[in-house]
Amino acid sequence: MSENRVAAVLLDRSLEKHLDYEIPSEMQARIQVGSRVEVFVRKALCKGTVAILKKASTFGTLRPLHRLIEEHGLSDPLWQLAHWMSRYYCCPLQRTLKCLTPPNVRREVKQKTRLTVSLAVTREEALDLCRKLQGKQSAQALVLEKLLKAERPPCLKDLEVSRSSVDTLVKKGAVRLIEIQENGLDDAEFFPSPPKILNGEQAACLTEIQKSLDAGVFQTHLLFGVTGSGKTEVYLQAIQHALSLGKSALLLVPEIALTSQTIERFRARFGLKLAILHHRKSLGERSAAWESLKSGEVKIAIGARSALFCPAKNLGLIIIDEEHDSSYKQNEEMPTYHARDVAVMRGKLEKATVLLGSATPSLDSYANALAGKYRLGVLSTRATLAAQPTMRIIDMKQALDKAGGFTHFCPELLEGIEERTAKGEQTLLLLNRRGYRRMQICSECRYIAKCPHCDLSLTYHKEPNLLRCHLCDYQAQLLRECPSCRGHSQMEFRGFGTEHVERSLRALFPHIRTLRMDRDTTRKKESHEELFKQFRAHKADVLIGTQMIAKGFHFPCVTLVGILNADAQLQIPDFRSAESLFQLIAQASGRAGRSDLKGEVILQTFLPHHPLLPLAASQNYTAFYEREMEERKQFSFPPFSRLIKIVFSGPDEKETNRIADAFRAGLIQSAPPDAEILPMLPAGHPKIKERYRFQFLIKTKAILPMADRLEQLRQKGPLPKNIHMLIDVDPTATFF
DNA sequence: AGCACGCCGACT
DNA sequence: GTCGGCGTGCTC
Repeated sequence: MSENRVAAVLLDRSLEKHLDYEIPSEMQARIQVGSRVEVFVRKALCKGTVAILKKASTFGTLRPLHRLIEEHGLSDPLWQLAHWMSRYYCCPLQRTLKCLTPPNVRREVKQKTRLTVSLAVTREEALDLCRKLQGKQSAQALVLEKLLKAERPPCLKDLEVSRSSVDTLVKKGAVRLIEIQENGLDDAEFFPSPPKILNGEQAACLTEIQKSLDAGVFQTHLLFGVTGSGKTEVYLQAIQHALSLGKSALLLVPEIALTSQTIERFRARFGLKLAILHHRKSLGERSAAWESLKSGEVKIAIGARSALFCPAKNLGLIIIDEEHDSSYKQNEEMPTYHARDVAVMRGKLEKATVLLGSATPSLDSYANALAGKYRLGVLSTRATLAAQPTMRIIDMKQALDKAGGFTHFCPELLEGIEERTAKGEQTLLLLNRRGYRRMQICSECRYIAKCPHCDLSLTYHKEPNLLRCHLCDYQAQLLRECPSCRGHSQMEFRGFGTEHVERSLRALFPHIRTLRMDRDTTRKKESHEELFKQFRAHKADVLIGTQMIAKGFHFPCVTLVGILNADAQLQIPDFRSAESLFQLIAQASGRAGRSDLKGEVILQTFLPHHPLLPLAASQNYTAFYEREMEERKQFSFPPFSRLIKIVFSGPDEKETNRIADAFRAGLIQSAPPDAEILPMLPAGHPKIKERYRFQFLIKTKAILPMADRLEQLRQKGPLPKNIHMLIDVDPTATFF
């Protein structure tokens, strides 16, 4: 067999084409597709991934590969996954690869090391020296003292002395500095928890999962379990089973749920054998975790969306917790992948078992389960025996009439809050808008204070007393008079946010302690977890926040949840808005009354007769599913069709629109006959950061043929430099 | 993405 | 005559 002398390399820079390089004979045997290499591009060195091996190049003289960084850069299944994603999500392979090769891999960061200090002499000699140093060189004496006391060599940092005194001792030959590689796994304390006894339903689900793990064939399971039904215990035992077969397991959780509380549960079962793939961690820690999975040293990985691409060795099980969660979808950047769907594909390529879990499965997944594509497992009873909370739908129009003016809270809710607080129980209040007031508007001419860079009204934030744009963070002073009609009229406020709710509640009940949680109060790294901890520790009676407080966390003392504007979701013109409202209410009900305390959910709405509300309130998933599927079928929305959203953006409105129209026209020419190309519209946010946005939807039977057409069209006519096109396959939001 | 190349205007 | 602005195009 003649050898491949040429490697086509995809660079880590934004160059979509691959470049050919000659393979030096000493690398010949080791280079393969997926290998990581370093090459010269003009004068500079650049890293990249080998995409193709071939005998010859059409290019003239080739430069040799400079260095082989890693023979097995991407495993075969991951390499195939990249190809599939590239095709399905219409994203150049080079860009897709970037997504699979995170910065910790691309940058070859030095693994974090820890310097530990240990004695280089016997204890007696050390003690002797210590006495001699006492007095004049007391810092050195202190170091020796601490070392003599320590059970094992402490970290340099933990000694809390200046580095120089340790250095002097090193020179004297009294102590040694030893570099220890940090493995990226926290060595936090944990309290072991043995496997729990499963109830009948849990055991039945686990048996099915174990069967597919044993068989070692690809199979997807949908675990439909109401909140509190013990899905996590099934995950834990499924992982245990995978480990017992020598396979590794990967657990994805929604971004917001990746907290120490979640991690502790897994650590309590599996000890320190976990790789936590956290975006917040340093590159060094992340690459250590990555390496430990690749070598097979660690067999369990936990992380958010991007952890899906971790190089777990001999992957047997992929779990997607809360599979309906929107944080699994990458929206703003290509590839616009959905981690749940890519997980299913990865499972197929790895011959692994995929487990999707949710209390409110996405319609798509449930439909797949009913169609037999996924195996359905149901957990219908709350393992904790807590009763389903009662739900009340309150007509806010009536409540406002009764109150004789504006209020955030219906009387039932106010009464509820007071009562719970008196009993030492807690309340959650949800409102999906942050800030104090939504906009400033002229009472006379209706002029609205808008962001100069975006097409959006400015939100008034009381905290720094500023107007702020929620799209680009532009800030401005409050308007004292209308700039349009010159002070003849007053500026008024419209709409309310979480800040206002908190103030109103404090005004009504000065004795009730409140906490607020939204993007504004969780700007800092750990503030998120910090606030949750405070609320759990009962430092407040009421937690006010946006969606984020409904997800994931459980607070044992919460017995009342108020959704202040339950129909807010329904006002967004999106085919998925009913689904997300149903999910929100389910999540909220899951927060209420988990232990032995009975919970209550109050839904405030201006649309009390909306047919969806009673369905959501009774948490009748099946009825909701059937109703919603009927609607989707009628308008041919997913899962009865597939969607692709194409968004164009550029600095000039007319030019962007023109280019977008031209692309759409070209697509109509060449689209498969079953595809329906919907009209061009300004995007839900028509202008963001000085860029105008236009979009249209494609409805099609199957993604791949359409994706292939799009790719051809894109290669035919490149867009002007300043106009961007984003292809969003299976968009979760069609309006924004 | 970088980086060279080139074309134009402003200044020593 | 030369420095530097940035728009354009190429990298094996």
